[in-house]
Amino acid sequence: MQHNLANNIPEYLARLNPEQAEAVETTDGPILVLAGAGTGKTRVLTTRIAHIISQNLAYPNQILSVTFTNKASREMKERVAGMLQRDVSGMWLGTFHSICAKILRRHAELLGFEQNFTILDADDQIRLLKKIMQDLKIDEKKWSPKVMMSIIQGLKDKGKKPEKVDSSYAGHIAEGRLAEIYATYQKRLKGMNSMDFGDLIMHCTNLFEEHSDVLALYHSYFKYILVDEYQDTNVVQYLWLRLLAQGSGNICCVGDDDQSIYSWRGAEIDNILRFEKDFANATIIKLEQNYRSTQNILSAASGLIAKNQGRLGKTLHSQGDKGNPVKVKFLWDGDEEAKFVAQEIESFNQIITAEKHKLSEFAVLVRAGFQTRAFEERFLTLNIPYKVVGGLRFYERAEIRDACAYIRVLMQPSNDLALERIINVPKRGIGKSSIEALYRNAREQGIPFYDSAVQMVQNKALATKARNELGELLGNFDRWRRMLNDVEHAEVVSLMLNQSGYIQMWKDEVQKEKSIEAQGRLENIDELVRAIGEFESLEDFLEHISLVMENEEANLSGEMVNIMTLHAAKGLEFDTVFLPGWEEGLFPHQRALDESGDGGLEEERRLAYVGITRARKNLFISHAANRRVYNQWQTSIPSRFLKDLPEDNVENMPSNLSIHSPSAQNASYSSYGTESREKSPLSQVPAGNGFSIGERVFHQKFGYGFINKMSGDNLEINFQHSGKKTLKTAYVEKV
DNA sequence: GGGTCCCCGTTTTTT
DNA sequence: ACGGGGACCC
Repeated sequence: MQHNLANNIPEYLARLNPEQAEAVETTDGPILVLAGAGTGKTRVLTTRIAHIISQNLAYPNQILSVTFTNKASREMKERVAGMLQRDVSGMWLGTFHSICAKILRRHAELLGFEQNFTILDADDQIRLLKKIMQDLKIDEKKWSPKVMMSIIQGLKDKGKKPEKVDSSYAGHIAEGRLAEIYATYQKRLKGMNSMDFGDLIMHCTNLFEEHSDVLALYHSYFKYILVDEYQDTNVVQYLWLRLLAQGSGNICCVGDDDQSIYSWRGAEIDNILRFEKDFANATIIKLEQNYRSTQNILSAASGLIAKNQGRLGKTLHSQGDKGNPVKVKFLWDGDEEAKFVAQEIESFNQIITAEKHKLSEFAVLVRAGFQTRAFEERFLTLNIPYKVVGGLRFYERAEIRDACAYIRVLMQPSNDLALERIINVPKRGIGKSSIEALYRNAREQGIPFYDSAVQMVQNKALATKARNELGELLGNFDRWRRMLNDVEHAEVVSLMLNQSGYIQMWKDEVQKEKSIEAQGRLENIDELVRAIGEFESLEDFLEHISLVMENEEANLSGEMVNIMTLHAAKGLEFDTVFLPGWEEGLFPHQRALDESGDGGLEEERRLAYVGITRARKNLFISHAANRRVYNQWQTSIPSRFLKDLPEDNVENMPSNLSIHSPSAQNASYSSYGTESREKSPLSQVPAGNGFSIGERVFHQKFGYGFINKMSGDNLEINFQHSGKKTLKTAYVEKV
């Protein structure tokens, strides 16, 4: 970018505000940058890296830069490379997990692992733990493997190895056998040469603690350490960072205590609150100049978050207009709420014509996943393109996990879980009893599941059908493995999935008319094979999917309204944001209150703060009087967070729920509570009555339109998306 | 090994 | 209400 690196005031610094510049130029010692929403956090981080490199303070490979998500690290890499116009691939830039994995592979033998250890995903973890609990005869009803797994995960997040599990804490869990279960789980993982995600950080921290020479090596590597989203770090990540920072002492953490919303998965807000105590002589810099939102939106956010006790405290300033007030709307129920949001989106593009409002600049941010349904239905009826961001990720889909399991068995035959997953997929007549026998044999001989299978086929120790089928499968795997020597690896995968009968299994599903999903699954598999072709080798590919694989198809970005959870929205911004469901019990969520008390309430409030600060120009907050929860109607009261919003920045929109004259469709809703209600308000409009030419109306299928002609109870309507139709008045509602 | 019935859980989610 | 998973039976 700048042409003269020797220049004392490089161009990139001139483009920062004083606080940002200070955060970039304070290169030495511990520094905490408290970066409020929209204050240019990423710009500071990337500029800081560029500064360090361009001032020759360090080579790229002497910088460690840690993020939480692959997306964040990818973006940072791109931006730094763009700023410097030079190769920065030598930088240690990645997620906590990928960097720990990289370090662990170099020193695996010191911890009793092999260099090519595999990384278990959440599903495999639970399956393994479940098996262990069965072996140990733990009552699965009382102590579900899922719950036990999250307890173990919690211990790992704190850096606690099994031998450090405090018996006073563990005493009441699983009949006092938590430490035993945990220890067995760790032993089994090591036996499989596997680690789970929590292990990556914990083992790496242990490596540093137990091998001072290794730690010294990394001290000599890392002159500068940068950490993004510091408020999201957990205890073991903090310990890991502290060990590394003992080297140069140059650690820069960027974060926002007000956006800490992940305590439930181990994030420790205390890390950021305590920074000054943890790192002596720390510099603290607050970034409070917001470049994103209008003053009304910022004031609303500031007023709300000020109600929290546990915070470092900062106030965002806008340099822009006051903007529109935050609009609050009260509605009858969730469907009405969806209707309201859709209507607002449509009117933005119809009534206001001066400015083009891109659909991708609208976002609906919900507290819980089930809320998306009402919006999807409404957008579908109105033909408003939308996408639900962050649904099932690509690699979590059954067919992708199956295909990956095949590849794992091919490459890592000792991966017991992978073989177990696909041994009878498609159905080969190798059922529960055969699998149990194979496991028993494996355990007795102390050999992997795969070797046990080879042995039992040879010994003719299984039922004939199972033996023949298993023999064929194992023979096939041998053949596919040999094929790798002279056939392109993606091609081998394709052949394997075909010859194993896996592809045929889904094709059969397509035939059976269960096809809607099956066809998609086949397409996903094609996509996977294509993606595999882009990797150097299958080893590379497996490492990638363990650590990084994301939903590639999310790239098909078009002009669509975004629907997502508040959590998924962190870090994003939109012109217009809708925050529905601000009702007690839903937001703040009852479970957060029940499980975490005041702390839980404060985290919910931070979540509200995150939601509000996503909006650049327009913010709509809504709440409904009635909501269906587990298919039961509940009346709800407005969220306490609404009262936290400063009155001056808020406008209450007129509500047709006022005391008198409920609108036509609300009339039939007069009975509250549990009674089943009309699915749609179709029949609630009096026939042949009350319509007039030019009136805007709504139809369940065709959406919004205007009345062209009327005769009797027939209406000719010009629909916005579906053209002219003639319909009976009974099927049309007023809007 | 596969079909059927019952019971549980149903906030947020990255790696 | 509803889906997934386990128990139970053939």
